[in-house]
Amino acid sequence: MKLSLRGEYALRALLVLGLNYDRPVVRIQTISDQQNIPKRFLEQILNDLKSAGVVASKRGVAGGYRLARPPEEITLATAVRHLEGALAPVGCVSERFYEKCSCPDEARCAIRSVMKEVREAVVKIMERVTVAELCERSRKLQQEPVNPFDFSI
Amino acid sequence: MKLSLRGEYALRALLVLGLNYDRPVVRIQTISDQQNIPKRFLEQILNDLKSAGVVASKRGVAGGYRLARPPEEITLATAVRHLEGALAPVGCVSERFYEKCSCPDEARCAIRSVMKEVREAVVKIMERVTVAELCERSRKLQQEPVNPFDFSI
DNA sequence: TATATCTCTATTGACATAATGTAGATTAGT
DNA sequence: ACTAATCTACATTATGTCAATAGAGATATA
Repeated sequence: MKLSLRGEYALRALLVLGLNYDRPVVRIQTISDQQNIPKRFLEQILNDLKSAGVVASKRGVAGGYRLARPPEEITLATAVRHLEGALAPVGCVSERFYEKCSCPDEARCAIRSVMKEVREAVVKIMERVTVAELCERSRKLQQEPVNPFDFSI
Repeated sequence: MKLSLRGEYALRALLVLGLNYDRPVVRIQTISDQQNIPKRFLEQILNDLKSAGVVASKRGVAGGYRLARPPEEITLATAVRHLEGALAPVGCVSERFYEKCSCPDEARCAIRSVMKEVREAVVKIMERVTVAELCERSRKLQQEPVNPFDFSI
């Protein structure tokens, strides 16, 4: 049920690009440093996001990456789906990446009906939250003091 | 964001065991046949579930598996957690399988705050749904005609 | 005792993930 | 034009997990 590191890095990169949406571009090196992401790996990920139309790049000395669209228009669902496929916990409840199940009667499968609920719950959040929303949250969290209950988990 | 085949098989096996809770045991072969699960692989999975205290086994000629506890007391969350660990999409929001994140400030991470919501949503469903609930749904679905909208996805 | 079953450990192959290596293309500023 | 900083592209490797298979062994019933 986990997001891959690839997906996690992508979201962190998008957050940085969102927070710097006023600037022309942000360098890979900068994102890599800020977020502790291996630079070469990040290159690949940003390239993926580029072919997905989520970010755009500028080459050369003053080059770097920027969001290809306004932060309000980029949902987490879009990014994750392009990077790792389905948000659904099993293929047989995915709308965009449907895969047939090996179970005897998919249409009347009780597990499938539960997994549909899980899918809905996840998609609801991931499609609602945009990079802009992420940036807002980030700014708020920076201002507020650290929640002491968050330390020991 | 996917459940492994292992986890999926486990749930399907638990459903079969739940539907046959009145019988002393169900053979691996029977489950394997009904659900199209490779038998040897299923053995391992049931063994895992046994060490998790979810199922019990009886050896010998009239042997097989049964639920170790009433179906009402076995949640999907329990089974999945024993088989594949965290339900959370990232380690840093998992309560039982917490892992430190590489991000600069975990306590004020905006992505983490979203992932917490996702985790909550998933856990809420998986902890509420028991094997008994699964069986009820299965029986209802067997009675009802197949929903035509379910065919093409 | 025979046989059908579960038990356990080990191993394999396939695949994805995560990362690294190397060379090349582009662009701003000089 | 030159140079340096950057992105681009493709190849390669390392690692790990997943899914499955193999084979010997233990157990209980008839």
